[in-house]
Amino acid sequence: MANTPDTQQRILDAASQLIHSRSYADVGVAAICDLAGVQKGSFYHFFPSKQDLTLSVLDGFFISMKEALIDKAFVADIAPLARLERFALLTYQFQNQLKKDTGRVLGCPFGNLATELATQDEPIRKKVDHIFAQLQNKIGEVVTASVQVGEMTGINIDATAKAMLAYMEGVMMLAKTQNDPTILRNLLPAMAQIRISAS
Amino acid sequence: MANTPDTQQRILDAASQLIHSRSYADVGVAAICDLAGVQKGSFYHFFPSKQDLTLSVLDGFFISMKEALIDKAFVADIAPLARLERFALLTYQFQNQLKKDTGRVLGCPFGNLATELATQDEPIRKKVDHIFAQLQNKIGEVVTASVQVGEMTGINIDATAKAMLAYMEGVMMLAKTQNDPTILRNLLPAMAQIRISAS
DNA sequence: GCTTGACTTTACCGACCGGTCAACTACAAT
DNA sequence: ATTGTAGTTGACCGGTCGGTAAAGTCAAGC
Repeated sequence: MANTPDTQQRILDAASQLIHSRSYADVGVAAICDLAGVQKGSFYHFFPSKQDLTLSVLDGFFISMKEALIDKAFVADIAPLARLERFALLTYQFQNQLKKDTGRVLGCPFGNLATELATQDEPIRKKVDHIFAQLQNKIGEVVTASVQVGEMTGINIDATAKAMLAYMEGVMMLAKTQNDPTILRNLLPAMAQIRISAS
Repeated sequence: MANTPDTQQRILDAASQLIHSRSYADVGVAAICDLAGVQKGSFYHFFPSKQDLTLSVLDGFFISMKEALIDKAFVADIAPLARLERFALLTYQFQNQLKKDTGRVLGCPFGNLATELATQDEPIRKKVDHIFAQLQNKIGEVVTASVQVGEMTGINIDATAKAMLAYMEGVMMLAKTQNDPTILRNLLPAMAQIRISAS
């Protein structure tokens, strides 16, 4: 295989792409190996199982998302609510690019895997749950800042952050179902307007 | 098989239960036949394919949802916004009962199938898309009524209804991921507060 | 130059997948 | 009594699934 520049990473990249654009169950180990240009034996040299690979894939997705969306949107030099709107815009642009590349709105990789496997694969469910908690926490920091500058008042910060995350996931799901990225452009910015009042 | 009280319906019931609690890919025809107490040949006497069965299952889910939630919540003798809150409460109670029965928050059967199959199975994607459109329409009628009685002003009715639907689906997804129905109780009522302002 | 061990290749495993088929049963119409 | 037909049965199909294992390659360390 020529020089084999990091076989493990090629497997991870191939799996990320295939699982995001199809589903966990529909993507077999053989298909991942084909795309990565690797034999099945090599696959199992690096990953003990398809499930374990998927856990690593989820880690990679989170790192990518943090770099491409969170770190670029949640910056201190704009107002908190504007950060959420910027996050919405970047998310739209990201999914729009995916649609141009693959012909499909692929939706959120975390939501996709959670929906498919939450009732069947406990390790994957836990991993996605943990990622959602981190996402909610990042949003919560922005909401907290928003309360501090007086943009929001009388809200339950944790519940509001969770509701914003839920709204984002729901909009992604509708956009995927309709295969229409403009839904993201039109609806996602409203996540900055969601509020759950303090109990 | 004794008197075989409507084999076709038993297949539909078994498939509905299994697909909702697991996933499309994870539930095989053999498992459906086992639960229904039917041989595989009988299955294919009534349904040309697993895909076709699933389309019928989706129809059944929509009828059930309409009877159990929509028709019970969207009644004219309470204020429009209160109808949405009632819808949220009934949805919580429904999922809470499912959790008691199965040990799991199963989420929305439409959202589950859309997320799993939207990029892979066009007939199923279209069917779910159509069901979402009907759901959005039902919500839109309530939003329209809400505007007419002056509860909401200056909003984009279609976009608001779609945002409410998205929020509901997102909250269901989070509740499924955390396997915690109280998320539905705490967050779902806020769907009545979502607004997308007129452009 | 030999050993070691990470990495790769290839053939293979049993289980299960969705789907097919020919034979059979039960019953209604003739 | 015979035929037509809806429904049912259970064996069977080729293909694919995730995963295993034995053999081989190759470069670094001694």
